[in-house]
Amino acid sequence: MFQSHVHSLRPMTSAHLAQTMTLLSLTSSELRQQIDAELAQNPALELLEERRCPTCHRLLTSKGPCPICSQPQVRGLDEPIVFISSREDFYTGSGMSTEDIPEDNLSAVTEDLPTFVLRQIALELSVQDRPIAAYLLTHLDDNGFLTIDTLDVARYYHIPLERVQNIIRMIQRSDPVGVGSSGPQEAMLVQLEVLAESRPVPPLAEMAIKNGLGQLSHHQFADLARQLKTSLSEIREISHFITENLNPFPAHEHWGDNRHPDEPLSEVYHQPDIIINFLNDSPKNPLVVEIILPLNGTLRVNPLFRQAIKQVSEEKKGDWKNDLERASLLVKCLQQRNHTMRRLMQRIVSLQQDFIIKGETFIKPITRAQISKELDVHESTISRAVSSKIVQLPNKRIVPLSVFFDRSLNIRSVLRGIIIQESRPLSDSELVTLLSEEGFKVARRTVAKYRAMEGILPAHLRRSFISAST
DNA sequence: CTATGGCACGGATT
DNA sequence: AATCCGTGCCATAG
Repeated sequence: MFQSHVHSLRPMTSAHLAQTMTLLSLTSSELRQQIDAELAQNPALELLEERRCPTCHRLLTSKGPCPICSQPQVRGLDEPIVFISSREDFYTGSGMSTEDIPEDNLSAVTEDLPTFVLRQIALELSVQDRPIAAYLLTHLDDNGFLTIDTLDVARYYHIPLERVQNIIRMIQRSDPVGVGSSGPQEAMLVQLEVLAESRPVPPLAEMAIKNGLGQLSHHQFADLARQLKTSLSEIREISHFITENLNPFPAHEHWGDNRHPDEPLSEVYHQPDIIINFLNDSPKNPLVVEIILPLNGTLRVNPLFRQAIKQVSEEKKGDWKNDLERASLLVKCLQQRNHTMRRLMQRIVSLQQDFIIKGETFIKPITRAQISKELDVHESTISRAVSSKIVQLPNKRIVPLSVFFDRSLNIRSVLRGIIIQESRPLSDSELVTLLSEEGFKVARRTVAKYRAMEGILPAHLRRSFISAST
């Protein structure tokens, strides 16, 4: 076993406890937002952009999972491997690289572009504006551009044009930055604007895009330089900057053509927080549990800040100390969260291995309370950790983490099996006896409920299936 | 009369 | 304390 040394208690303030709790209940993407926000406003916090493999602690150079751990030597055979990982392909932030789409992200992209965008902005939008945003988002083409006229939308909803434009503006500034624009030019202008908030951009870039997009794409630099009254080298720089940082087709970043065609439309879940898989997808290998952590690097308290605080003037010292406190608190809590999540998954996966590998029929009825006793934490801790988390199973199904605690899933699964097999439509009470023969004692009324859950019609409306066996 | 769905209650779970 | 789940009773449809 590994990492059990952390179990020894470290001092816990009440603030510590409280924040650990809230962090625990956050999903990966929410966590990222939280961290980003703190990172932006707290100078004491520092993100080392390096990527280390969380298991073997080796410095990673390329994207994707650790090359060493991905091809691991045999390690704890029955015990699943649980580790924390950062998935850049999930959380590319506002990065706009046009190339390197990781090859294994087909399982990651389970949300379509409109949903993905809407989720980001839904909270900022007023309730009345949400349907409008949704409407707009359903009219995106493959490039991520709007295919309808904003004026039409305004007329359709009987609202001022300005309001529609505001919504569009919000859409444009969310994740695939520039999505919802009318074309490449507008998209790039938005991207430029967003980029300018975090780093310096060439002063003439805006002009170049506005007036000389044609020349730029045809590499007629001299022509453009004359038009903008600037030097050729300046234009070269701008051109380089643009190709490097802007993407004329926002939707191509990760959504392009490789959608998931087979995924049933029944339930739309979001990007998983946890991925369970066999090594190399081969069922002979041990299970790997990957807990997604949306950071490309290590989060820590900036040591320089720690140094500098000693020399800062008295009146500012309070603020600085406060920042320092917050920063180290966050880091600690994050560690705590990771630790808890890892132990939780470790336990769940070893308890429910049959379910994960062989299917729903083999799920064991376990409760959160039971796990909390085994891990020696409070029930609510497990509750928070489980709720609103989403897991991807080896069979590529995306389900809530709470299915591991579904008491009736196995019975429902058996029930489904019976109904599919037997040729004559069976009444609920007949099903009760059949189920009891299988070892499940449930009331007739309950069977009806399970049927409903599985979307199976009542007996008299059911046409018997053609079955092979009598 | 049989088969089902609705409502609501009590115990378990969160 | 709030919520979920299995179940019993009753009304209704066939």
